[in-house]
Amino acid sequence: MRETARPARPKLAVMASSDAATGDDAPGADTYRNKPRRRGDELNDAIYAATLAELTESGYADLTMERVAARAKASKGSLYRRWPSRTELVVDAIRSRQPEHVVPDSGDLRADLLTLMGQVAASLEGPRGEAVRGLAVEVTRNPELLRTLRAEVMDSAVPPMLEVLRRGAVRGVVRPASLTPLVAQVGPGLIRQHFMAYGAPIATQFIADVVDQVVLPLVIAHVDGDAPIAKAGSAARP
Amino acid sequence: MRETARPARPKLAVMASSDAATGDDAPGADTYRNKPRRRGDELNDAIYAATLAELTESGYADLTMERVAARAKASKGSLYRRWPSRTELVVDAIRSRQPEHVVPDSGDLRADLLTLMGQVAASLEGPRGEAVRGLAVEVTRNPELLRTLRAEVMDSAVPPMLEVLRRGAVRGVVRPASLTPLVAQVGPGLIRQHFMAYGAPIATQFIADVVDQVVLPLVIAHVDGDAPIAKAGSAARP
DNA sequence: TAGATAGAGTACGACTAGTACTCAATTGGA
DNA sequence: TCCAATTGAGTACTAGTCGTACTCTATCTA
Repeated sequence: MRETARPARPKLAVMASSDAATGDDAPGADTYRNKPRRRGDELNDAIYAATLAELTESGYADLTMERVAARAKASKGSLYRRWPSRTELVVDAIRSRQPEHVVPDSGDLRADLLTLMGQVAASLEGPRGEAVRGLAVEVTRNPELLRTLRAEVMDSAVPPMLEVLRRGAVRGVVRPASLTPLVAQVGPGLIRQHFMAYGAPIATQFIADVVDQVVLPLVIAHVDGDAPIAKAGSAARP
Repeated sequence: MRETARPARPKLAVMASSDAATGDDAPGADTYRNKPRRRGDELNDAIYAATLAELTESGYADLTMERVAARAKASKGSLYRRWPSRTELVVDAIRSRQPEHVVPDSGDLRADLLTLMGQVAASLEGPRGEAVRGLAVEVTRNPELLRTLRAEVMDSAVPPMLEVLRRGAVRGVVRPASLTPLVAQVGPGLIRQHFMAYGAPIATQFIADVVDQVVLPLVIAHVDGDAPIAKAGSAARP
């Protein structure tokens, strides 16, 4: 985006007719501009709130800067002074309300996995999920966004997941070989797939199925040894 | 709709005043309209080809009906007579070039899984992947599309996957309990996640990791009930 | 061969993206 | 305390797309 800067041609006085409009409605004092104005964080928050509301109501595809501005009772200029485009605005709006993943530690692997997968599912419901859907399409135009999205959405569940698995490994119920980022992505990935394919909300039964049919069978320690498999060349068997 | 107005600079001269041009270059007969016209399938194919080319070149976000029409040397009217919107056009264009999943049957589970996951990865490269990305954003406005996308993209890999697993189960290397649609989605889901997060092409090493770290450990049969079996159904064969 | 169908080209109204400019209200520094 | 700089609100403008409609004509069909 934003390449041909096209340095302004010789512009002359363009605004001609605004005098008449402002002149006739208020003879003396308070026109529409006389209200106290929001600034800084207050205005920022109002814009974020409007953005998220638009996401929720209309979805990313129908979210326009004009409508966000109108809803926030701000001007387009104020939006463009802060964000170069819709994409960045939405990213920041989402980030401003980012739900933290809290690593559960109940001592019960299955319960912890259910909790964590539930958090992943919850994070996709509401405006955040809409944004994820919508921003996917922008990625082609904006490779930088791909990195952001990856960090914010895909990778954010990995450390908590690995921590849960690590604690399970310490207790001996998780096989250590499963402590890899890829394995940690399996559960969250299935949740996200399901969201993409079926939308929100994500049924708790589905979350339970993911845990019981996939994640647990994949990571659980087996009686005689570590990995359930001796694949090609790997397996330095202790 | 209103995915409008990209700051796109590739201006296509649509509204040229062609009267002058046609008026002076041809006094009597053949104007610009005199060329033979394509119809039916021939025109359809040209439009599909133009759509896929636009997808590949510019991505879904920058794909406009005007550009597709120009590229196909067709008129917007011809496009709108066939498809009510960009969404349907792209869906049909993708469908017209749908790669069939071929169920591999080498007798070697790991090899078959690698082949099948490779097919899933391949299907996301090129215009099809672009379309999947782009259509995700339309889903909110068009719930019908969600069902289509699910069938075309998500579910299409499940039957071949189940078939590969079923054959493995017959050979005794796959535990029968893993023959569920959810388990069958794990591998393809990870591939799609990776595509969404990293784009195309998808490294063969990643595909191998999915198979070796996730799919095989998940489905492989264990000695007694749940205990791991000694070997996978792969590497032992010459 | 005449009528029906459909493609090409064009025009148009409605809408949004961004930019730019005016004017007023805060803010912050001297 | 006062004034200059900053910034929000409102507006206008250009460029570009959407979707529809209308004309003209090539091709198909009865």
